[in-house]
Amino acid sequence: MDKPLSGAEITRVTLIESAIGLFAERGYDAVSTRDIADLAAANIGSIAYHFGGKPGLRLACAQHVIGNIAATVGPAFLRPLPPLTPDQALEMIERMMGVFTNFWMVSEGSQSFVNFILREMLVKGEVSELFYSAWMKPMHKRFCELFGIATGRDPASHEVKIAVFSFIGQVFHFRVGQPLIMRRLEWDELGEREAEHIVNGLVKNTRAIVLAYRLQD
Amino acid sequence: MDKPLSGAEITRVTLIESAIGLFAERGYDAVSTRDIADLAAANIGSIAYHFGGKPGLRLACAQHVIGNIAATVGPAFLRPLPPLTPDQALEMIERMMGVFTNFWMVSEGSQSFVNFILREMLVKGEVSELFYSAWMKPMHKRFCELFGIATGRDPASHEVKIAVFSFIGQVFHFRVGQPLIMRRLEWDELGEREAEHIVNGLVKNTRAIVLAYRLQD
DNA sequence: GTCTATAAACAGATAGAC
DNA sequence: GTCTATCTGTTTATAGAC
Repeated sequence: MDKPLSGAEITRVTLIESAIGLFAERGYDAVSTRDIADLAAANIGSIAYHFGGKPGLRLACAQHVIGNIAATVGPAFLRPLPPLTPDQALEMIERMMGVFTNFWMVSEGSQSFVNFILREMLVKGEVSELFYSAWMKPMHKRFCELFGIATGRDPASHEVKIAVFSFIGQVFHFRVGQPLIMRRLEWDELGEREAEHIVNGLVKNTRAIVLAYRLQD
Repeated sequence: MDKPLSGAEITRVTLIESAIGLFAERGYDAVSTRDIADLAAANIGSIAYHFGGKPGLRLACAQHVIGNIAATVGPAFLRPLPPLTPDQALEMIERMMGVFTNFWMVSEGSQSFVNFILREMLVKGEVSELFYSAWMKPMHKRFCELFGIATGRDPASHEVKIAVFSFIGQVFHFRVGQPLIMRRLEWDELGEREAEHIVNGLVKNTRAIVLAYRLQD
C-alpha cells in the first residue's frame, strides 16, 4: 500500500475522488462529466479513457468507497466471533454501535462517502447491490450473531433480524434527518461533543432493546 | 372538497401526480419535462404555463404531498393533547408508531409520496425545508410530548429529543433498506402480513426504550 | 388554455493530434 | 495517456398559432 502512483493512476484516482464529492453533494444525475473533469483538473476525454463513460465512473466510485470502508471497518464484521457471554456480546454491540455512529455521523473524511452511499441506496442497480452485499449484509449478520448471543435467541430468526434492522436504522436517520435534528437540538455544528450525546442515547436505546429481548433461563 | 375540477385544474393535478410518480422512481434530475408531459398526456408547454418551469413543478409536487399528509395524519400531531397518565402516553406512542410505520412502509397510495419525500430529504432546499417544518417537526414534537409524559422527563430536553429521533429513525430505515431487508428476511413481497411483523418489532423496541427512560417516583 | 415548432444551452461520447 | 474539437442527441424554455 501507499506505493507511489504513476501519472495515469493519479488521474484515475483524482477523477474518482472528485466524482464522489460531486455525486455526494448533488446526486449522480445532476452532475455532468465536465464538472467532474474540471474539479479533477483533467479533461473530459479522460473519463471515457479510464472508465469507459459516466456509468463506469459511477461504479468505480462505488468500488472505491467499498474498498475504503472494507479496509477500515470491514475486519470487525468478518473476523470470526470468539466465544462470548451474553453480557460480553451486549458490550460488543454497544461498542460497535458507537463506532458505526461515529463513522456515519461525524468522521470528517467519510462525509462524502456516506452521502454517496445514502444517495445510491435509493437507486436499484449495480451500485446499491454492491453496497448491500459487501457492507450492509455482513454488518447486519454480525449484529444478529451478537444479538443472538446477548439475548439467547436464534440469530437467524425474523424477530432478531428485525430488531437489528431497527437499531441500525436509528443511526441512519441521524444522518438523513441531520438538518432537522440540528435545528431541533439548537446545534450549530455537529462535532465530537454533539456526536457523543447521540452515541450515548443510541447505546442506551440499544441496551434497552437487547434487555427487552433477553430470555431468562 | 371533492368539487368538480375544471379542465385546467385537471391538467394541473395530472401533471403533479405524474411528476411525483416519476420523481419518486428516478429522482428529480433524472426525469425530463417531456416524460412528465407524456405520462400526464399533456404537452410540454403546459408545465411552463401552470408552474413556470420544472422547479415550479417540483415545489407544487411537494405542496401536494404535504397537503395530503397533513389532511390524513396531520390532525393527530396538531390537536392539543388531553391529560394522560404515563401508561396512556406510552400506549399512544405505540399506536402512533404503528400508524406511521404502516403509512411509511406499505400503504399503497402513498408509495410514491414516501419515495418522493425520501429523495427530497437528501437535498438542501425549499422542498426539504417544507417537509421539515410542515411534517417532521410537528411529528417529532408530538412524540416528545408523549415521551415526556410516559417517562416523567422534560419533553424539551436533549435526551428526550434524541431518543425520539432514534425511534422515528427505525421506521425510516425499513424503507430505505427495503431491498436488503426483504432479501435478508426471505420475503418476496411487503404486504400487510409482513408489515405486521415489522410493526410488532418496532412497537416492542419503542416500549423497551420508553421503559428504560422512565423515572421511578 | 392547449398545443406545436423551434431556439439556445447542454449532455455524453468520440476521433484524432500530440 | 492527455487533451482539444466536434458530433449527435437531449434538455428546458419560449414564441406564436389555434
